[in-house]
Amino acid sequence: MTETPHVPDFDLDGFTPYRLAVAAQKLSEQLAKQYRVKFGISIPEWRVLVHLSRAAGNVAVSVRDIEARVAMEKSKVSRAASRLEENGYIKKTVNDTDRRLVHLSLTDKGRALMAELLPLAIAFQQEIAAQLDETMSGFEAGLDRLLNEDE
Amino acid sequence: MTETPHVPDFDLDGFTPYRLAVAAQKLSEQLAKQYRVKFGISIPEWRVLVHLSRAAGNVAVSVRDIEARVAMEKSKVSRAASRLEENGYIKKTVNDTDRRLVHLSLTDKGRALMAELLPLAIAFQQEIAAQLDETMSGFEAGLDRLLNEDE
DNA sequence: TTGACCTCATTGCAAATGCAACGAAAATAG
DNA sequence: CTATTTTCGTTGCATTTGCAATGAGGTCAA
Repeated sequence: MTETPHVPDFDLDGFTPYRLAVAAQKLSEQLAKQYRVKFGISIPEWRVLVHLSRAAGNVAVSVRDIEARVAMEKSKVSRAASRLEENGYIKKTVNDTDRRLVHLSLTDKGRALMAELLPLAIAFQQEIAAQLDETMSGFEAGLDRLLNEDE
Repeated sequence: MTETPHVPDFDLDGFTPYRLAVAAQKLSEQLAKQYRVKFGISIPEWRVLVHLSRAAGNVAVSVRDIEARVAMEKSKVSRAASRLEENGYIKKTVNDTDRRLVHLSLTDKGRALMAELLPLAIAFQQEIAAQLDETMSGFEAGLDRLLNEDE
């Protein structure tokens, strides 16, 4: 006897994409806030930095590499890299063997920044692990499924 | 013997906030694409619609209610609602007892839209459930933890 | 070697976003 | 009853975003 005739019942709170989006936003904001206020770094910048720091072993890292690895549009990567370069955290050099590629690498200042940032991230990860507690492994297993399933 | 002295090891792929963000983006885009191309509806608009459709039992729903329930800024809600009104999916009426409040409700056209949209969402949820399979309950349990933990 | 395609990164532009400020209305204090 | 404070929704503005277009460089075939 409601006035919604053909509309199926649907509960947003039980809708996995929605739950996931809200949880992701919550965690991202919590962490992003920390490095935004302390270092003026945005999320795209953070992702670029982390990837560069990971690749410090020194595989050449191009914008395209990061785009693929880090799930961000190339224009986003490009702009983040430009801001980071302006602030002296990374430098861009043209790859000699293929001059279309821009090789990105951390400067000393960038490495110093990461030495401060990464412990924050590690601590945050531990908080999350504590929060998830015994649900952690199941949660991560599900996440793996969602991330690896192609398409 | 690497050239990164004080920088801790850190693997972005093992970082839960990152994994969560990527998974959320992936799922959201998959679904959003469907109703964007078919109906020209954006994610914020979708969320408003779903909430209105849920509340169809007819609790008065204001912008503020949706802001709180749906994890979106009020300006985002407000603009989504305006677009929906322009397109005839919802109507806004001033609440008589408190004239600051704007009461949002689905029009017939809006209900007809939801009758088409919701089955898509339900089917998508089933796909996800199939993908998660036996990891589903563990995954959702973890998600609950992350969503409910206050601050 | 030349010309037709492809790839990489940047940029222009329109749209979306976050935040602060605003005006209107209600609640509260005095 | 007036004055202050709070709440609600919208809007202005600067920034960010996504997408398409661009230009520069590379590849490949004829």
